[in-house]
Amino acid sequence: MENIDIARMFEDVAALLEIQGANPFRIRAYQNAARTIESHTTPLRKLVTEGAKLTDLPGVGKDIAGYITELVETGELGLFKELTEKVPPSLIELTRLPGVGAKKTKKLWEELGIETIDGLERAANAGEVADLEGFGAKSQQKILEGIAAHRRRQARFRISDADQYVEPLIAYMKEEKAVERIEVAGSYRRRRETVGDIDILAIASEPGQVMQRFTSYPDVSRVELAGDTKGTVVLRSGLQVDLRILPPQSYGAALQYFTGSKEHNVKLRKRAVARDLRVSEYGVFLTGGEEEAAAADPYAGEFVAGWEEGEVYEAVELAWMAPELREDRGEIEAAERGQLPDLITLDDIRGDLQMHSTWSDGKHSIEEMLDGCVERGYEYFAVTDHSKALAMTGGLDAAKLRDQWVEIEEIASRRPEIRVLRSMEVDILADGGLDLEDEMLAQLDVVLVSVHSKFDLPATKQTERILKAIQHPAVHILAHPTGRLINRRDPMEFDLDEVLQCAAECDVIVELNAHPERLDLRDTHLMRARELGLKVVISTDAHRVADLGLMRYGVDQARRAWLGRDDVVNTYPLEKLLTIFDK
DNA sequence: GCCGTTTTCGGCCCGACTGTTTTCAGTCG
Repeated sequence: MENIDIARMFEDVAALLEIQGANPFRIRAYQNAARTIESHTTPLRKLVTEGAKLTDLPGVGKDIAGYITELVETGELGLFKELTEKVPPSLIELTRLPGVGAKKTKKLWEELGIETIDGLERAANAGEVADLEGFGAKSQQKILEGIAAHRRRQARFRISDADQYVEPLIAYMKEEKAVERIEVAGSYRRRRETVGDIDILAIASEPGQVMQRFTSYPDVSRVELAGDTKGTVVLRSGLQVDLRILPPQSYGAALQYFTGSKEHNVKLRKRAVARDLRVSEYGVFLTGGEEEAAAADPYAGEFVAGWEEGEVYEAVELAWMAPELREDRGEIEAAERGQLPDLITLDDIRGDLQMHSTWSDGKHSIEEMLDGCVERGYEYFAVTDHSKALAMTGGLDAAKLRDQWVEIEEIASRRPEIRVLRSMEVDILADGGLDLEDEMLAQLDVVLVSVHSKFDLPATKQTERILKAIQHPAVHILAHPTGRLINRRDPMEFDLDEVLQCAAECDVIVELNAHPERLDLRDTHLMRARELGLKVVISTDAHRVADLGLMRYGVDQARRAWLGRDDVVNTYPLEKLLTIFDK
């Protein structure tokens, strides 16, 4: 029972309560708890075993703490069973269809006996939905479209894929003269590893022209809505894009508002309320306790701030903070204490410690990779071709590795402007052994180990396997520790926390693999690693020169994990780096 | 259901758009 499973269970409980028309604040309590749990860095099952006080977690009180314990100890939740005796659990999925919430789900179920998406589709096709009070022909059509979209919906878009859609769209929008400023907000600006949709914010004196331009974008497959200030389109790729248009004095407030996260904003607004302020996308206003006025006029009250984002934070007595931090993981409290982290930036990176060459499955030679690293201003890089167990990649055995060292020696003698580190991405074998002789390992400047096979071992075996590997005295770095591929392969089942603790004891560095398909470790894992005092290396795992540019995705992820320069070893100058590898 | 530099009770963030509405509910972010 991982944190994510516990969080899902509470989300489902919230959905079931909502369908039953329970107290909205009770519903929110479960949603809040789910959120806390999902992003908590320590596995709750450990806290339960250790008898820690779960009620110390924000949003977790006596009841929910009890439910967590029950879930961890029995794997089940009595409350969920009780709820599903009254409401079929398949209705939860219905509430997740666009345009269908709890109320409509309830109505569909009670009036038409609909319990599943298939059942809803049949009823809609038969025209039964349109006859229901509160529904109509358009709702029915929307539901059918929603079902179709739900079926073909791919998972969320990887951030690197979103980049490919967003950059040309923004360039296109900027050609419209009425656009005074334009910015992408939302999870894209927070640089999450995946995004569900894209939130764009534009400042314009002539909103109509801007909306017109937006909905006419050639890559738009359909326009979902197009009002005066708010529009939604779906691109051919299926990526949804929202546009909000606001006046100039609201630019900062709107950027703050639409960057989110939602949870961060909720907390910010509570702070505002405590100061008799109202924060909305239009600005920060002095309320004077007249809430009704605001409902009629979003500009009611004295305008205090809004032109720039920093003003909004200033109005609630906080320092501006990087979007990557805005997940309500303690950043507001840190800002309160004046202790916001000094985040790593791309400019801090001095080298790249995982890449492949034509010696194994890379597309470019060592020297071509060297040129790419020099171009990026690096001081050093490691050549980390695969070991022999990965036959399909042309992995190297001891003899070939020696040959490679000869080539490295020769290149290094001609190219003193950068240090080439002798390395290898050594496979962790099924029994936890390493795929290279000790005598060879000892001669490498830096040793990476990683799992590339038998991802489906039972969790305890998998954990033992990795623990054994990182306890080998020659090992410096555990590469892509969980093995996940975003949207393609789940992380391996093993006890990551135990591995991290062991790595801390053995002075093993954990990798943040910057490849946007991996981003492994993920942000919450990295936060945990930092708590344990571990060092991190951000590496691109480049297989061609262009891949060296993926470093930015790793840095984004590191920033989301609150990492600073000191936490990341490839920000260190060469000398300092080498002392770490000399263990 | 959670929470507390006013509080153990009474609050809990704010606004836009759509569709089916004759004045607003539901949904979404």
